[in-house]
Amino acid sequence: MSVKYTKLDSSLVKFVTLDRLFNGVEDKARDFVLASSQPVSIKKNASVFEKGDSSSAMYIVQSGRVEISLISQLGRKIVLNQIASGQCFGEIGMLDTLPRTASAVAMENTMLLSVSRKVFMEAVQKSPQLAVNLMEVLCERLRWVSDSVEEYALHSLDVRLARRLLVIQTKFSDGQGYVNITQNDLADFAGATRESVNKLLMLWKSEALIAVSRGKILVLDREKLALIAHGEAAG
Amino acid sequence: MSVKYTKLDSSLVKFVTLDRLFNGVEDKARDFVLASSQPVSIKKNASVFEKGDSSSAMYIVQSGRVEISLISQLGRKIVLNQIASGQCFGEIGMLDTLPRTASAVAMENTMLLSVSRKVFMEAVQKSPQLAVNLMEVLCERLRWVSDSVEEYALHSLDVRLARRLLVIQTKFSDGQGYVNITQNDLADFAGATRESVNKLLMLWKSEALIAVSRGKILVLDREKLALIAHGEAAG
DNA sequence: TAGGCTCTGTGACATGCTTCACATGCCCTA
DNA sequence: TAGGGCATGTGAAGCATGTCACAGAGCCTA
Repeated sequence: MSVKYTKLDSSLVKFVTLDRLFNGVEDKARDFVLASSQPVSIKKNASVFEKGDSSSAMYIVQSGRVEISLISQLGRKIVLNQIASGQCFGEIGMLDTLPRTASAVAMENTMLLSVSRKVFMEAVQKSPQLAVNLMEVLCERLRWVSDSVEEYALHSLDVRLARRLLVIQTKFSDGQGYVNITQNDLADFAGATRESVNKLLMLWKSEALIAVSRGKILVLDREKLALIAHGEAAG
Repeated sequence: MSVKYTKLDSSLVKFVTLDRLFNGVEDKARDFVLASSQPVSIKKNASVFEKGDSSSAMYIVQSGRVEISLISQLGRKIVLNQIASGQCFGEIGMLDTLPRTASAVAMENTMLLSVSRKVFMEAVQKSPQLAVNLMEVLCERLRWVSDSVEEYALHSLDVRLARRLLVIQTKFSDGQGYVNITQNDLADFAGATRESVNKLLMLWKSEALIAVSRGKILVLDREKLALIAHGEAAG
């Protein structure tokens, strides 16, 4: 509910990376969606939508980064996912029009393309392949979330943290392999407190698996970290 | 891989409850799917598929009950979902043909209808609405699994257990409201040990929220249980 | 360059759940 | 109808994390 939408020059639409969604889809359906959708600008730390909001659109990230998270009554937050440029989010609400299952916040100044339910459904009638493609996105999402359940229910913090470090390095590291993230945000992502995360990071630093500096982490030994991530860590 | 399929008289197909999947779908597409899919019989405690198996079909439950679960290296099991008659499962593997994300085991003697990827995709070309309907199923699944993440990451055992009791009573109770489930299975469903679950059940029994007997649980006070389930429990 | 912020490092203590160990009770079937 | 095997009930002890309380360190900007 705290969104400030800003209309932008629609020429920006051309930058959108939609390969996956429009793979094998007839041009007329693709053009219809692009022509009927609206560019949206979100400032860093601004909310796109919040859990419980009513929903009728999905978003495609043109540039920037969006965090999908849940917050408990007591203010504890866990980050479900981080959406990189070229990916979409909010499909669930668009498809079933039920309240949002999670909140979305821009982690940087971000450009989105908003695709409404109405537009999407019309496009599906023009090209069923579009529905098949979105189903594949939903499947990927389901696999990711199922993995999260497994991690939270069956694995301890060292496994979760190792996995998160590997994921965010793959997805968001800069040229030198550094990941820009505070230990606080990393803790939210791994579903733990900053203190617990810090103690594990110090342990791994002492074993030369990672390097740590203010707001940054560098993975030095992906292999050993992957062993921990698979739950096969020795002492 | 431990499946024993048994071909059955295809007249059984008529009993399948497929309202949701075929809602608004042209008859020709519906008939095509039903005529091209195979009835399958699974004995109690037999596996339909296991996590990691290759996959190319989804299943619709005609009668019986199927448990979807994850098992850790150390043998700890958590139950993700229980599929009742009329519902489907295994759609993810059918759609993306990647390895199964979880295992499926029949909890009773169960009749399934197996719908292959090939058949489904052909039917979608005949009727795009079929894809839209399956997307709604996927959305429901995603909402369920997202809720699970929230529960495991943010809520303690009393909340999870209360929610599970309410769900299984709604979905599977007999005429008198009793749910047939052992405390062991309930523990797997709530993601905890039998001992922890037993201690909570004894507490709630002493407060007259539930009644307990061997292999059965009866919910006496849904309202108070719902309060606990919402995390608003007082001492 | 001083002051105030956020981020980091770390110990003491609390706690929720698991693990282990064992007793009891119900059901089935030999 | 006796005996074996599940299912249930319960306490003691252990352990992973959370909670709390601070101290120091980098960064920004007045």
